[in-house]
Amino acid sequence: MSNSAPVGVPGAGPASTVQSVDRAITILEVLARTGEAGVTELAGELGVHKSTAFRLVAALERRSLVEQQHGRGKYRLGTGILRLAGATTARLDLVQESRGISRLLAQQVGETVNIAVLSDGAALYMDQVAGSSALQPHNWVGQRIPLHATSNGKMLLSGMEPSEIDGQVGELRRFTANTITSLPDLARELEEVRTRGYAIAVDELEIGLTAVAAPIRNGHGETIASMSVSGPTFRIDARRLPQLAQAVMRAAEDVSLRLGWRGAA
Amino acid sequence: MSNSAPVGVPGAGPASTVQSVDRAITILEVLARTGEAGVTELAGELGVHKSTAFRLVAALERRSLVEQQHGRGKYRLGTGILRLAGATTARLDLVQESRGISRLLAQQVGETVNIAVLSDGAALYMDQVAGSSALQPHNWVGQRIPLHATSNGKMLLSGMEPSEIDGQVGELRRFTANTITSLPDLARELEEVRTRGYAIAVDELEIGLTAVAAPIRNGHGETIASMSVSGPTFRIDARRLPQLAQAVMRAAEDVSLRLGWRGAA
DNA sequence: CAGCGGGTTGCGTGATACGCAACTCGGCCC
DNA sequence: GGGCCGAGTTGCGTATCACGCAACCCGCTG
Repeated sequence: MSNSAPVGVPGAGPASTVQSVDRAITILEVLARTGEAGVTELAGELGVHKSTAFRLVAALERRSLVEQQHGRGKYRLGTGILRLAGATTARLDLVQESRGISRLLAQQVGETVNIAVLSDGAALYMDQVAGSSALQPHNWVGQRIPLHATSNGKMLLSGMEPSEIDGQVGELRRFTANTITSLPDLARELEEVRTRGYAIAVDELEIGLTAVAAPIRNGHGETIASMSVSGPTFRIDARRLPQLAQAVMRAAEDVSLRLGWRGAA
Repeated sequence: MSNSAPVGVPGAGPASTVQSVDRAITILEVLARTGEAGVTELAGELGVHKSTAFRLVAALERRSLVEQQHGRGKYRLGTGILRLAGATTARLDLVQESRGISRLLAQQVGETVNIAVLSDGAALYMDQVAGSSALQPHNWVGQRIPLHATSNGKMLLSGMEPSEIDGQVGELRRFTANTITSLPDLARELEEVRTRGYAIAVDELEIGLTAVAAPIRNGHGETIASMSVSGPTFRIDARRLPQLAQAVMRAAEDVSLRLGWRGAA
């Protein structure tokens, strides 16, 4: 609705692709964004004829990547997506290796633990372990969260070249009074993250939400993911923060070691 | 490797699709199955030229549905899949409505709770809530499990026409001495499930694993999903089973009510 | 250093996916 | 109740686009 650009991938050039595949993927992403859509609506979104959109959707439906409501009607994402996603995480070393450690950490500190990676200008949750059974965070694996307003996001950004950062974050949207909204401020913050070894976000995405994140590195020493502990600000105060940071850093390092990281260079 | 059929979807006819989209999806499924594969390998799998496979993979990569290992090399499923999956579950009424109820049930009985739907001849886990923090089930959302050897699977099968069942289950693979491997036996078992209102599987998929499942229905009274409680057989004995069954049935009915089900016809 | 195996790219052609238009079907308004 | 409208679906002919070919690049191995 608010979106206007109808086709193509944002950053990349208009270079060669397989047109119909690209369109099919666009359909999937539109459905991910809107929840459900009809053939005509989809055709409008990608600027093709109804029949073309229909055939694409039909191809996707045949493999159950999308489903139509009840015989006739609108389409939504289907179970095939979940099958693929299951295979994705099952195969991903990162999730495999981190799961047990995350669970221990969550139990130890009693807060929610998340693992996130960079994905097209956002932090993408790969795994989540709930802490105290009390209130459950509404976020879930697969959700994308802004880079500049979260501890995970800042952690991931801190591993990149300053020149790249600009392109990744886009507009620095304000969520709360504490959100960092200027590029120089962000650069300064990231510098601090680098020297300190962990990232913090207090009331920056949401009032009352605090998080601490530490880097997960692969065998080459690159920061490939971020592990965070998050919870209500009233429970994670200034006194407790440093000790949480230590715990997350230790846990993240454990994961890094399992991924082939040999320790600080 | 063991697979031979190179193209197409098993059940459906060879009718019209968008060829390149279909091939692209096949690539995703091959990657889901094998974990990773190179261009040449993929080309072999779907019987096309290297360059064709490459272009398809490139199209998928541009949208991060697949990623290549490190610049050069093999391909695996990418984060884009997870993004889509996140949107899928976030939008699915079923998961939305069931989550809280599952959690309560898990807490109440201290065992793991699963929600599964039918997806191309297998039960597909849509959601999972761990019970006692002790041993964690290794399965995960997105995993596919056989229909004839699980409580969820039998529950889902029991909602179908007998004529359809044959096509869904395929070969009745044996997992343990208790696995049902003949079609007549299965039919008998399903009949029992229907009259009893819940399904059981004791040591049928794995020795030491017991589960009980109840139906989740939509507004039209169709069984669209199954909710199960599962745990080690030594903890779920013959005495405890009936009371667990009652608990699952009540929980599943709660979910059904939220989905518009008006109670038994 | 040469050979090999795998990924990548330019090119011409024919299969194929596209747009068009007609059809079906359900819902709504009159 | 009938006719209109809008949305999904299908057959057809054609221009496009995706395919196969072959050459190329590159890292690895012997």
